Amino acid sequence: MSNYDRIYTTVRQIPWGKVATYGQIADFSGLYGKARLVGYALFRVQIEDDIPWHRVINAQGEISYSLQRQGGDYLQKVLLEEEGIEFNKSGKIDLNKYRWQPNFNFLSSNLD
DNA sequence: TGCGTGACTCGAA
DNA sequence: CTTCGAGCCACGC
Repeated sequence: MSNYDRIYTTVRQIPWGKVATYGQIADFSGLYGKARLVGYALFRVQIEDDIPWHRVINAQGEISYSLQRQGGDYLQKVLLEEEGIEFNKSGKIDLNKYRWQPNFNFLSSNLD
């Protein structure tokens, strides 16, 4: 199983209405300290891949904007708002309120 | 085979 | 608050 496969598997566990940071995904995928890989992996995700990529945001509680995303970053904000997630004046999400907390069963099976 | 290119994070100054 | 360095994968040409 490649690192990217592990990342995708973890991202698919994020429930509706919750978000996770790149660092969290890396940690839960057995890739501690490699948050950057998560960004690299999500860059390659396609709509038909059935991966809730929009639920992954950066550690500051913001969407990572980039010219390379061709508007996909804006779509991310729309999708999150459709799940009831709120953005404050600075465009930030309250991680204390929306951060995903994976359960023990998932972690132990995913980090085997 | 080598090189360029990407959705990151954290601590230190 | 801002900037900087280090960490260091996968893919296409």
